[in-house]
Amino acid sequence: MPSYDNIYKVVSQIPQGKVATYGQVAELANLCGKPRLVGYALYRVDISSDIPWHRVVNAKGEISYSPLRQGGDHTQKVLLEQEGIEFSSNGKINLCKHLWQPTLEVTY
DNA sequence: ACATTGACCCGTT
DNA sequence: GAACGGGCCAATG
Repeated sequence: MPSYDNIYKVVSQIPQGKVATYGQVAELANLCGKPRLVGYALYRVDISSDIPWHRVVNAKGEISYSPLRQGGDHTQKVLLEQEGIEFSSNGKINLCKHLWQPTLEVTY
């Protein structure tokens, strides 16, 4: 059971214009309580894959920036804005509006 | 095989 | 409300 594969699937299932938290993805990926694996998976997979990693944010609804990430700074923010996601004054996402509500299907 | 790290989350101080 | 520490698993050197 490749756990990482689940993460990829879950993230890929995130609809456009919505965002999911690491904890959310972790639960859907069968990694409840282990959000680190999610972050690690995305760290290893990075944008080279077809995974909308930019739709995955931390529990605070903020984007996880990284100095090692695609050499950009607000790249993820721009992508999310293009998806129709609005940001708060503090650069956070309106989780109440854009938080992805996972359906019952998890496509294993 | 051991030690270190990594895009996190939660509880307590 | 902010800061600190603990915990989990996997990949890398």
